[in-house]
Amino acid sequence: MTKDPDAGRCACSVVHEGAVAKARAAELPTASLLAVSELLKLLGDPTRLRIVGALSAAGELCVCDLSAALDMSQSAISHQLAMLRRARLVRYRRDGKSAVYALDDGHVGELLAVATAHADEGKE
Amino acid sequence: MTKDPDAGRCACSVVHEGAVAKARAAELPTASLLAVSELLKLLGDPTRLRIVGALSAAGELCVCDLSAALDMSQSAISHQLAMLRRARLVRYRRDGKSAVYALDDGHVGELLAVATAHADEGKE
DNA sequence: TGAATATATGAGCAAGTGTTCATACGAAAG
DNA sequence: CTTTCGTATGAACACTTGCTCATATATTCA
Repeated sequence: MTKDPDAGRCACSVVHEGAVAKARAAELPTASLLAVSELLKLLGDPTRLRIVGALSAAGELCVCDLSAALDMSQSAISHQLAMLRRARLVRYRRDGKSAVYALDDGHVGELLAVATAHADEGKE
Repeated sequence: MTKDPDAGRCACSVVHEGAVAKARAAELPTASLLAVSELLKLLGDPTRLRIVGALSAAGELCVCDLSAALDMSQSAISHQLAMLRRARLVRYRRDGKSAVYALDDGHVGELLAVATAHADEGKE
């Protein structure tokens, strides 16, 4: 036993046990926690947020459209779209040579609306 | 002119101009965009998400409580709390030797609820 | 005052992230 | 078939991030 499992944990003795128990009981299962945090992390990047916003406003856009609208390289857009696709936040469909993307459902827009309202409001 | 400003942008010619114009018009101002993405990024980390969840469930917790509830080092918790504090997502108050933290307002809980609903629902 | 406790914070490091560059893939046109 | 266009993707890179460790600050108690 070279490692103390409580190393650095909490050397204090005045823990509010009731509150801690309540917090522990309310914890999300790990899988849900990771799912939520990954969703928020994906939206917590300016480029991906702009992509989602553009799709929300325009409905459908091909990679080329997004590249033009955001003034970013096709490669950068495509990489980010791949992440959003893997997380099922966007869906896509091929139209000839183009790949046309759209938001997968309304939840993303709703989340965006709540977050924007918070950011616009509380902070001056 | 050693640099082409359109380098890598979009070599295609079939841009859907109407849709692109719509996307451009709907874009958030840069400051708002960054504020929203930073908010979401802060919540897009498992540790900070657990902290926010614990505070949401227990109301108020000191650093020591959080360290015990999440089974993480005091230093790690304190660092993350500093970030949440700078973003005004939590407020704190000193109570003797303890620093008692709580969520700053209801928006965070609301955001968390929407995100959790999305993550729990659509994806199996 | 001095010791002990609870928290804050700077430095350092391993791991992760977003972009560019080069290139491969897929569909349509010649 | 080959070429061209739109898109996808792997590698490499600078930059960021979340942790640990050590230490500083602040508050209470002897």
